[in-house]
Amino acid sequence: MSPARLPDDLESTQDKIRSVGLRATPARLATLLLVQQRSSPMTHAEAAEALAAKGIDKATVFRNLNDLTDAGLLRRTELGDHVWRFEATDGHTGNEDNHPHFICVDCGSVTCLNDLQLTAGSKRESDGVGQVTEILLRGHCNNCHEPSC
Amino acid sequence: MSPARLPDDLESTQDKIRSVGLRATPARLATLLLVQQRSSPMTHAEAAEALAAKGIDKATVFRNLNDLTDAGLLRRTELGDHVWRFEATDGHTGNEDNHPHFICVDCGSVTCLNDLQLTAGSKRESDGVGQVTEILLRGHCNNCHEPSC
DNA sequence: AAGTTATTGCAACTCACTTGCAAGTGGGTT
DNA sequence: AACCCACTTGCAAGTGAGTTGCAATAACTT
Repeated sequence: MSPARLPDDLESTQDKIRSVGLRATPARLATLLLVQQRSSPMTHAEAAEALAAKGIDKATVFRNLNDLTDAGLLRRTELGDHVWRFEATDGHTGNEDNHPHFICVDCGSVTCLNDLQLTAGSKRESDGVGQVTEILLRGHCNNCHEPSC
Repeated sequence: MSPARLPDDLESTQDKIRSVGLRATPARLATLLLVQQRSSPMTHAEAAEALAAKGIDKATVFRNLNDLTDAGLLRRTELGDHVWRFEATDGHTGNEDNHPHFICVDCGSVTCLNDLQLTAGSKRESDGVGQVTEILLRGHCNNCHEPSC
């Protein structure tokens, strides 16, 4: 009856997991719910730490993150600091498709930039060198950037 | 007089190292020469293996690669496979004149995109999260991209 | 040539995962 | 409702890339 469109809804999340051929175990469910609730990609370590409170082993978290990625429910990205980050591929974390990210070189925080685009001329220039699959901005986030410096 | 533009010339390479305030040791010289001779970025491991034949320790190679990067003679890039790759920077550091780069995740080649810009709205969005210091595009360059795929 | 200080080699270490394996469990089947 | 078994999990040990501490060594300065 209820369409249950909320992507972080418990039942719909269970369904998502099962729909890709995986078992909806508590560990898996908690992992996917956690990532879905985040507005920006989270690292292995962050997820493992958060889920350790529920008694879930870090190896399990890592395996589930990878399984869910392979199944297409998560996307794994590398923002240049040698740490994998995971974000839900559908739902309210952002666009369905790949979107640009901003990573703060000071604190490592990541922000999704859903509406960011290149100018038409820039698109043409980038198309000239190849097919762009990912856009990444690096800099100092507002929390880390000191105006006095 | 002589422009000495050959980037892999031994003496000019020594000079380059000294000009950035580092000592031109055999290990450092061999490391920079090696990377300069390569047409595509090489990994820590590749450099360490190649230089092990000269009796240079891998920790030394890693340190020199990082020192040369910090000094601006090399550029360090991340293709998405959790391995740093190093490439000679024909002079420009990439940090000082911060123009965008396109990096091919297949071959590792880096292209400078001098005229690339964000739309006004996108600039506003990115300014909202912080001060952008670097723009990086990743994708498949025209040499690596297979149209048939 | 001597002195100072950067650099090196070695080994041990960290960090970010990954893997082997025995015990446990989800969920289709009976 | 119970059963079964392949999928999962927890634990611990392993891997691979890169880093660090430290004593010995060697570049460059004077």
